[in-house]
Parts: sequence; C-alpha cells; structure tokens
Amino acid sequence: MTSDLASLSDKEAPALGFHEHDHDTCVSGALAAADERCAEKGLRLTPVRRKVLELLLQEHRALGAYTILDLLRDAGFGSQPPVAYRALDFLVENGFVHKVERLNAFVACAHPGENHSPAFMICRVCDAVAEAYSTPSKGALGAAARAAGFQIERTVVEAEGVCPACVDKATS
Amino acid sequence: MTSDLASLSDKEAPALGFHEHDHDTCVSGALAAADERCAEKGLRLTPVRRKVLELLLQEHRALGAYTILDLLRDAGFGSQPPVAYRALDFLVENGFVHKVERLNAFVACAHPGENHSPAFMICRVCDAVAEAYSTPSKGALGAAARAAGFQIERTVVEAEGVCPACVDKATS
DNA sequence: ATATCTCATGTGATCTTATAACATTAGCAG
DNA sequence: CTGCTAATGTTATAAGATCACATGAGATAT
Repeated sequence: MTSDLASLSDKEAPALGFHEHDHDTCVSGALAAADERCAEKGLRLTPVRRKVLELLLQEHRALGAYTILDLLRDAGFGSQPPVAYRALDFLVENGFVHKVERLNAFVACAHPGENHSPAFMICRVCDAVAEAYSTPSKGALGAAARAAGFQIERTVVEAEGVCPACVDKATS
Repeated sequence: MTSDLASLSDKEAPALGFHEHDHDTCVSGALAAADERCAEKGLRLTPVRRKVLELLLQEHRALGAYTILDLLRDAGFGSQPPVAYRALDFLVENGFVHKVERLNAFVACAHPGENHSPAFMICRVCDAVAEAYSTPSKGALGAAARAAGFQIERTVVEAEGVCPACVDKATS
C-alpha cells in the first residue's frame, strides 16, 4: 500500500463510529445504563464484569481477551484467562459487548438494550471498529436461508476496509 | 435492497452443503477447474496446495488448520503448522477456499472463479457449512458504510443456526 | 445468626489456533 | 551452470480459549 500510511505509527483510539464525541460522558452514561439494566433484569454486574465493560468503553476499540486480562491485572483483579473470558461471556451473553470474529476481539456495544444484530466496519489501517445495525433476514443471506430451510439464530456481519479518516490521510 | 434478492436464491440450488450430489465428480471437477485457472493466471498449484484443496473438497465441510495438517502428514507432506497455513493462505487469497471466521476453519469454495463475496450458513448441531452469495453493498451494512464514508474491501457474513436436516430431526 | 445453597471468582494446567524466523530446496531466467 | 525468486521444511513461540477444581461472597430459610 501507499507509503504515507507509515505516518500512522500512532494508532490512537478513534471514535465509536468514525466521529468525535464526548467520551467521558459516553463511558459513564453507558456504565450507568448497564447498572440499571442489570438491576431490572436481575443480573449481577459484579466488579470484574463492570471493570471489563468500563475498560472496553474507555478504550473504545476492539480489545483482545489477553489485553483485557492485562488491564484487569493492573486493576488488581485475577490475572488468569478464565477471569477475562468469564466476564466477557457474561457481557456478550447479555448484549453489553460484542465479539468481533474477524479480530478475535471484543468491543463494547454501541446500542445496548436494543436487542439487535450487530454489523461492524473494521479499519485495517487504524483498527477502528464502528458498529452499525444489520438486517440479516432481509438480504441475500436471509433469502438463501429461507430457500434452504435454514433457521438463523445468530449472524456475524463484518466489513473490513478503510475508515473515512484513513482514506483522507491516504489521499491527501 | 431486499426484494430483488429473492430471485437470486431461486435460480440455483440454495446452498451447496445441504443437499445430495455426485461427490466424486464434484471433487475431480473442482480440482481440474483449479488446475486450469491456475495455469491461466500463472499461479502455481503445487502438490501441497493441491492436496489441501483436494482434502477440503473431499471432506466437504469446514476443517481446522490442524486437522488439515494431520491429513497432510498422513499424505506424506510436512507436518508443521506453517505447511498447512501457507497452503491455506494461497488458496484463500486466490479464491479456492474461504475461511469461516466463526469456526476458525476453512472450507472449499462452492463457486470458484466467480469473484464473489461469500456468505455461510453454519449448523450448530451437525457443523455443516453451506455457502451462499452475499451482496454486502446492498444491505444495511452497505448503506451504513456509504453514509460513514467507509470503503469496504472484504466482508464476512456468517449465519449460525440449524440446518434443514437437523431441524427435521429435532421436530420429528 | 447461621447453615446452606448457588453463583462467581481464583488458579494452575492444558489445548487450539496462528505466526516469526531462518535454513533448504525447486523452478526458472540469463 | 549461475543466480534469482518463490515455495517448503523445521524449530520455536505467540495468541486465543477451555477444563477442572478449590475458594469465596450473597441470598434464603430456617
């Protein structure tokens, strides 16, 4: 690819979606919403679980389980893989976090509580991940599934490419 | 972005993988086609690469890299991971094989030479994988990408659920 | 208040998946 | 044949995920 991308040595966490926003508010708001939702549904947002969610909201990009584990250790939690994986399992199961299959990594949900099928746009240059909605039952896949008699339970929809910011940098 | 796709699924067998077919012919035919396509494009379908493709065609389901590696060893090839991964890289890069991200496994392409975006239906009961076409630019994801200015280069579209055969078994 | 049940966490070991690094070999061009 | 390039072989290790079992914290019912 083009050489001017080398200047991107600094892989800073880009935005949710691909735009700027008030990050502190976004983190604390999301955490508060999670607290509330767990209370409503009788779920236990325990310290580890809450911390993992906070980390993912804070970093605002997809993190591998072992990166999370390192951060957990720094925060004084257990440092063996199951600690991270169990918290992630809980968060994924309850819709607070999604797994990005293409990256074997996890990202805080951008639309929690809406019971949606997520779709991701993954920038191969800066690793930013933006979440969009997908409508699996409507497209070609849904049609193929209906035609074949396949019952869809869950979908993985991920696009890899270049985010607007990196496109700009590359063409300027 | 939705209704025009129904015709697409009707014109062909819905998905290779959920129905019977003449398997020997399908394997040898696909191998011959691969030979030809490589010759045309100046690619080297070396013995390991050809063997990996043959194994995937033969098994007709998604295989993990280490399963393939075992089969390669049985066939007298090198038995270290890079042997399998390099052959798989070649086959994936040139469209003979797809990676199923959800399974971290590989499957022979059902529509080689058509330069398509694959979509998969993965049965969580019997592990069968069927390939369909996807039309990433048409659905919600394509719309979101255009709106955001994201340039899609590659898409991962995978549905997890229950295949027709396993649905039948479950309800009978 | 305490016994007890359940769910969550801590920990060590292990398994699966994937890549880095470097030596060797095969196929091709001059 | 020589020297280049692409492919393979091989060792080692990184990265991702799970199993099994011990310990602890919260709720509930006496």
